[in-house]
Amino acid sequence: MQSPQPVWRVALPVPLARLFDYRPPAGHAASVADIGRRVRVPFGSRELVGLVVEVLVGVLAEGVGDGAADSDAPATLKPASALLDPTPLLHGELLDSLRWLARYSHAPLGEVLATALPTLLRHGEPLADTHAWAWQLSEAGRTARERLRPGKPRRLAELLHAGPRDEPALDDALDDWRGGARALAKRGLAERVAVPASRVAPSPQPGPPPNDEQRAAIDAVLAARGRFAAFLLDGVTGSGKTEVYLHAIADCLARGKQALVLVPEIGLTPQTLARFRARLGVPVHALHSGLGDGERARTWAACARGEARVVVGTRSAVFLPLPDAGLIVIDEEHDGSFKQLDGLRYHARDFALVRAKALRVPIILGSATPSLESLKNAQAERYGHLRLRARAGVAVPPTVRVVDVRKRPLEAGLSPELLAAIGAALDAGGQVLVFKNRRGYAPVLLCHDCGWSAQCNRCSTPTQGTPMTVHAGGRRLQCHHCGARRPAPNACPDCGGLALQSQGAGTERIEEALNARFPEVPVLRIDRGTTQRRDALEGMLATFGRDPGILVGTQMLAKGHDLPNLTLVAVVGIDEGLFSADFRAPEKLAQLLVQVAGRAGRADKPGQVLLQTHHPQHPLLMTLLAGGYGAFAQAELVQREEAGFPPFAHLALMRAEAKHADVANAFLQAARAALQAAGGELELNGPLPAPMPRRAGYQRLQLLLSSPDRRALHAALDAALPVIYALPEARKVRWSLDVDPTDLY
DNA sequence: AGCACGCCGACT
DNA sequence: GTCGGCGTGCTC
Repeated sequence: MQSPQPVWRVALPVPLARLFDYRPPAGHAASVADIGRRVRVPFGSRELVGLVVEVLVGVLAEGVGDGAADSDAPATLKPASALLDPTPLLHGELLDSLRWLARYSHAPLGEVLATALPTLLRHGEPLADTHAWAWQLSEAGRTARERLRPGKPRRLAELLHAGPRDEPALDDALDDWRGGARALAKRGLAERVAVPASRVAPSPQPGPPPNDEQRAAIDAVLAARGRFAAFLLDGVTGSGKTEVYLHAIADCLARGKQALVLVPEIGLTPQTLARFRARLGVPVHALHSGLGDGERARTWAACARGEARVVVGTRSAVFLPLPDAGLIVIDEEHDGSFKQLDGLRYHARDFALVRAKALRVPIILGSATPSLESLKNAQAERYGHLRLRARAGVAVPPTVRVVDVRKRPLEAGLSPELLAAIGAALDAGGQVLVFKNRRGYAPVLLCHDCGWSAQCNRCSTPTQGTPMTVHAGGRRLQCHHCGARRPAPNACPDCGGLALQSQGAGTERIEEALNARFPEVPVLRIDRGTTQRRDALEGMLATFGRDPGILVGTQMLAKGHDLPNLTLVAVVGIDEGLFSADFRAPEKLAQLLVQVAGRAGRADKPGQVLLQTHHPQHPLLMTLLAGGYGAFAQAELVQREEAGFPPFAHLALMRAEAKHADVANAFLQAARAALQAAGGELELNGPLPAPMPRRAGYQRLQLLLSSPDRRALHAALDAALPVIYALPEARKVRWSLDVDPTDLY
């Protein structure tokens, strides 16, 4: 053997549970300093971008050690085509944490890395420039300013007349200024100029003085500076959790550290950002799904360079590099949108905890309705339990009343009592929120003559086809599972009768009924159908104003958005949630009810909440009403322990789908055998048809793994997965593994 | 996952 | 006679 032949071990974005070895390009002196740098490599007939995660140096030439056996002979290895990064893109804590995530989720490292990196970096683009952009008037612009017609361009020109403004400042100063900027630029009146990213000293604005509970919470977090500590900030709606975040972040900034704030998809509003910017006095970066690839890549780069001091982002922001981390905040930690449901099924809250530990920084988990997982951790004193019981300001908690609708005539699902209460609230000058967790016009289209009902021909449940939901005031049918649409028939396809009826009520139908009943006030419907566009919700709520009116909506209205004049919240259609088969359904329903109720009666107006149900005696409602969320959570924790569900057991769900059920079944049977052979304290359930066994034309089955011992679960997966990957059945199905699934359905 | 290679139907 | 259907097999 001659000189040592180094080998790059590369993680590639392919669903193969292994790494691939390459020779470094000729002339490159490979070393461990290559770890974390991206490389372009030939892979089959194509080229891929991957990350060097190991470097084998010298071992091969010596011919000793395990390393030699791990790699093919260097001579047969293909050379990598290019090294893309001058210095490691991923290193230190983030790379370590991502390796941990790959092990924990049992996903190939290459897939984890591909999920963690923004698209442009994944495709091999260089780390983006991060200079800031500012706008200034040109020479011509300064003279032409006064002749401009009133409008957005004119207002922008007036603003810029005082001097150049950077784009975040414009965001805060002027709504929708970009259109005006484009117009000015086209006429050569204004120009966009690059300004170097500067680390400005924060100029924080004081907020309201914290009350005693807030002070205590802030002090607890500050006392944990510079080390890992987790805090559950358990505070009712309106108790001022954000104030605690802001104080902790301000302290973090004053020490020259970065802060990361994770919020649910719905929680990232322009108002939130403006409040953070104003109070903290530094640029606040936002990261959410509405951003373009370029913007995401720039935010990533700004974080990696330590320029971004505060980032507020949704789930994927948990993957941002934080070289100067000082604090992590998870707002609304119970929220389901922190769990990714496809691809790499990670939980941003749980991964954030791992990162906080590795970064040695405190982490705050805030919620008015904490997840049972976090409550259990707080009770076990793994988390500090910080409580905010007082509502800030003079607001009093809303009164909650259950409306028994058994045997009552319903109009679009609304009882006479409910309609009367709505009328009374409107007469008193208040606003009303009608909450219904089902969008569309009606859940079912039924033939009154023969019993035919409209069903999706691509999806089905165990008993029958999935009903298609009636939309567009009865003119269209839509499947909420696969998205299929077709026009609603005029006559029954089975018997030809004309007695087709829309059964049940969705938000659309409720909106229609309320419009007819209360024509004198505006009725505004808020659901995924009306707020497709980003920020549409903000605009709609702004036009709604403070005058009497009715909001009809789904989940989307449960949180965020201050509605100060809301005096009545009416919740209808919760009965499905009371009897759902999913073990997490009670928790989700309780959280939803508490969050929705929290919308009512902020500021100085007392609020009222009406829960309309056919099951007024249901234990969930009784416990929730008598003892609040805390009492519900205690009772539910007991139930979970008895039933052997999380947080007392650890789950993993293996799903498989194929055109034919027996193919998926054969795969899961083989997987089950492999897991059983791995031994350990492991309970296996299935293969069973998934609760929606046929979706978009595919037959779906699942295998549930459960163990009281997390390590036993992971050991079994570690032992069985190589076998499962290699199963001949594996290539005939689409399969996935979800460690810690949030819902089994 | 891609992508190629590889053997059987309806088309210029 | 070819274009193309998607079954199986591989990717350092």
